Amino acid sequence: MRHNERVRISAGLDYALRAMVELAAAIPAGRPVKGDEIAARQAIPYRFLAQLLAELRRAQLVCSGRGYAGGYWLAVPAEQITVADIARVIDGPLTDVHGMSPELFGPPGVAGPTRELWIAARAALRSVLEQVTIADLAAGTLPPAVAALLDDPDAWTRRPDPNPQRL
Amino acid sequence: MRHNERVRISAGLDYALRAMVELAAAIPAGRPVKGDEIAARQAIPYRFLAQLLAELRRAQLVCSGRGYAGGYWLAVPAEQITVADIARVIDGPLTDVHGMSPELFGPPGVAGPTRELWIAARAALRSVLEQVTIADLAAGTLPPAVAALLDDPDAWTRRPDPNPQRL
DNA sequence: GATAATGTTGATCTGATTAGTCGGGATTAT
DNA sequence: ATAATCCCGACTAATCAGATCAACATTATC
Repeated sequence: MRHNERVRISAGLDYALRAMVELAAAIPAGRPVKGDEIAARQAIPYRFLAQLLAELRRAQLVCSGRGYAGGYWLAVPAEQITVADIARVIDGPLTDVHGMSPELFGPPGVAGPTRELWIAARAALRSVLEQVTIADLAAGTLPPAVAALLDDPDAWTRRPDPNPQRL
Repeated sequence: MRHNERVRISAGLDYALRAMVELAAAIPAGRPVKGDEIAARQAIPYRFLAQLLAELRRAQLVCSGRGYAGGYWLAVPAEQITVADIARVIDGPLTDVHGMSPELFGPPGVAGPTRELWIAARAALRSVLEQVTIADLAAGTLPPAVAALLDDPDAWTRRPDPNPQRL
């Protein structure tokens, strides 16, 4: 039972999000940016990135053009694309409890309220990921409600690992 | 790129948490509860559960006794054990970004602010998992700040899957 | 029209992780 | 003694994450 973190940002989501921020920040706005260029600027393996961008295209978040003047650009204004949108395309639903959607999860007996717990956890995560847009990220300014979470210095500290096996 | 959810509650964490709630709800309080009994009441594979409880014991969250009158009981009052405590023992740190702790994560160039995003996401999740104790769950009443998240009916609805591959 | 730059698709690969299972040993109340 | 219980480490099967590759389709420019 090692190393199975809860908020797990996969390499795919990390790459896809950073690529989208590159597109949102392209100058002039809306210019097609080559996969190559994104990969180089963000240090992402090119082939892997191309796969991710293809998924984003099928989900209508980006457009692409082939050939000499090809590249990728946003299909929708950057203000309308949230981190949650990208996460759901790349990795599926934000939350699952042991392979199930939390609503469908019915823990027996006295453990019943764990269901509400996971729904609350999902709501908390949504309150960040559905509020932050790639326009916010490209501009470097998070929405006030999200930025407020960062005011507490405690948010920036790591917790110790309580598991003696992993020390 | 299928099915790699963000808030991913592993079977192990689900089982471990439900087992802890059983211990918190044991009557009379503090009585040793047999692994067998927990497994039956919560429909958990016994051998797997025993593994999880052994990890919780090594992390000093439960105690155990062998033999005829053996079983498991909480090492600490239920009000002092949070969901985050259990999650960290079973699955490690709450958050990782692509194999890294968010503080150590340094996305290049214009994607820099994605780092603050993930720290905010972690803070949001902590605000739930570090506040809810197994005493809360056993009693069926979540702390006010967490329960407030459940007031919005939107928290209870599932979002559609935007990925046409997975439909 | 040839060419070179680009995106598209599907297949494949490797190592890790998940969710278990199993056997045998140690401990303890009756 | 003995039966009930926990303890420990090894084992496994299926899946997944994270790429990588070859071959093909499209397009702007010369």
